[in-house]
Amino acid sequence: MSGLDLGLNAVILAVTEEEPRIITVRWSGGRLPALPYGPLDTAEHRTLERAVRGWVREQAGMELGYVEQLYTFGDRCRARTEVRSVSVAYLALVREAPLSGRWDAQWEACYRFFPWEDWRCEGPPAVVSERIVPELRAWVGRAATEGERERRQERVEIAFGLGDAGWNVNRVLERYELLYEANLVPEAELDRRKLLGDDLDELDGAEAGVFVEGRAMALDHRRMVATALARLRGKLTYRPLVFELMPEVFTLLQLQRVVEALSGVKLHKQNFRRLVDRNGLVEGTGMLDNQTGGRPAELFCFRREVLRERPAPGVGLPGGGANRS
Amino acid sequence: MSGLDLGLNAVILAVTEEEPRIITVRWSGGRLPALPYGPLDTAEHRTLERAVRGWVREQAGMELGYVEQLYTFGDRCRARTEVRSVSVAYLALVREAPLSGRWDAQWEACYRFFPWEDWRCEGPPAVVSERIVPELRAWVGRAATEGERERRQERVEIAFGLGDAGWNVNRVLERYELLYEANLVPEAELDRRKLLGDDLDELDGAEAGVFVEGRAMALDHRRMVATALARLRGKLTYRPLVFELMPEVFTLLQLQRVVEALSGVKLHKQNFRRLVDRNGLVEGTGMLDNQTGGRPAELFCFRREVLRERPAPGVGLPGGGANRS
DNA sequence: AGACCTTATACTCATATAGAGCATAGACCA
DNA sequence: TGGTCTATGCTCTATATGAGTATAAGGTCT
Repeated sequence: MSGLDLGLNAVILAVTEEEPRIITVRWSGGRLPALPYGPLDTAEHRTLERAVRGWVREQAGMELGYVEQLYTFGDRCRARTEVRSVSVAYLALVREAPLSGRWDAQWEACYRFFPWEDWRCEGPPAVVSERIVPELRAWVGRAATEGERERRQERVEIAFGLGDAGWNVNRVLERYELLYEANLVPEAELDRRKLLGDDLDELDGAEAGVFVEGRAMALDHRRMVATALARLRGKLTYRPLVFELMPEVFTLLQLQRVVEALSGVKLHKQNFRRLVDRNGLVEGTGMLDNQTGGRPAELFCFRREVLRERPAPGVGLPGGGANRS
Repeated sequence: MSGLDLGLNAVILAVTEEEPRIITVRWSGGRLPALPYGPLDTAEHRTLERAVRGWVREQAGMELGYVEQLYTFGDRCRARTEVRSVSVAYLALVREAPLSGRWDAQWEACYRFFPWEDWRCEGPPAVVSERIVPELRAWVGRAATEGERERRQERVEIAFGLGDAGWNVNRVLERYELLYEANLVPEAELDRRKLLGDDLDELDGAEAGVFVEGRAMALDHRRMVATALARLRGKLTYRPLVFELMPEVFTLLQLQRVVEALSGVKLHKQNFRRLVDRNGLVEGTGMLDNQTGGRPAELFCFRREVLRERPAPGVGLPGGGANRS
């Protein structure tokens, strides 16, 4: 072994003002936003999850609610030195709170990093149809062999929904990885040259390739966020995860807006209510919210018993759950 | 840091004679069957997945097909020394082949480790209704506080389908973890005492608690297999994973038997054929198999184009996909 | 007050899908 | 020739989904 470094990253996510946001920190090694990072304190923490909760508590004074392990990243290219760097990424869902503590941290809207994932304004975002699809088609065309061309073509069609299947909200990671392989995100070039974010300006030359819209992050952190978003969108339909992001009580429209924010697509209001109602996900509190701008809406809360009643309680996305990760 | 050891484990799975089987090895540290283990060779392998493929190739002369990362296990209790032991577990799907190479390895039927997961013989297996449920109810009763009792009760009902939701084939991991916490599997006791499998006999006394049927594995390897089975069952419904386990051509009944073997439940034959047919998962080859014992069956093969056509092509389980992980 | 905006909520209808079962087809065997 | 097997086609019903219409209940503006 030429050395190994094992750490933990956290994608801490909240939804405020109808936008999914994550906590980013300024990373010592570069200008690019990064994910919070902490060590695995082998002596202190009994489990990896406790380690994450521990250093988030210490560094940010923040108590995490729902936490789940996402994936372990250990590609050699993620390291900038000879030491092999392996990181276990975690997803945490919280209700947004002001950031304090010793962190130089801030909340940033998820879709600044993934503008192509936000389809809430009817139809494909411009970046998909005008930039990504043409660039990827060109990349398909650049394949060296016929077989490789075929494989690239299939991947592009599946990931960006060009076939009959249409846009699948859950394929966040596949889309990012495709852009990475096609050299359409700066991280691809930085990795290849073992550069840090500070050197990003150097890349603006023509030889470095063109990059599609969407902010880069340090190392493979954008891949981690893509993994998180994919997991979250996938689980939304069969686990009552949304409620981790909601206040105690909420109106059905508020709930819908959060689901839309996460999945990146608009939902049919009446059907959404029918679904959460019929599945017994929520129960009315009798209280009314008259800050809605129209007829006052009833305030609901999560109905915990649904867990025993239904095998897979979730909020359902268009595609009728066919939108699987 | 008091020392860290990072390794890779593989759950290598095949289905033969209608039984899911995994490769187990004799582990130096004890009598208990273990999962194949290999190091992350930091110098040689570019990615963790390549490392797994690499040492499986070297040690077993076996080329892995489908490989995916499962989970990273790093609980302190998994280590038997002061060194923190972290392992990234991978799932690999193969068509069973005779084992060669330097391994003292063998194929073992999955359900020997998880007898409660095999519901193919109509209704709950005896071990569930006669052993597990009563023991877990007792464990619920032993809770120290009312709140804890409530939580335990809810978990048991959800995991073993005692509520309205019924048996959910995907909750393999939750079930194993419950048995572990309730001290109904030997691993719980071994971990607590930092013992190896060789010391298992010592535990047969009354004080160690009773253990339900199902063979133990070394360290947390049974937990890894549970994770693998849960992931596999979950993905079956929305990814054409089964075909990784099938020969080039197969009859629809063969396909159904493999799905049943993996999910642990019987399927309705006509509906199963309708599903794979209507979803375009397979296409007929025109060839016939007349070894079926009745009318000859057409031989089918996987229809790759389905990936472009459908957002989530899979084989569907009872519960209509409500059987989500 | 009444027109008109907003959002909330109740229904309707067509279509797709899932669960269950019936019926016929085509092989082999006694 | 009849029995037994598996394969395969078809029906019927309950439920879920996608999309739209209609009504209710607040506010604001004139």
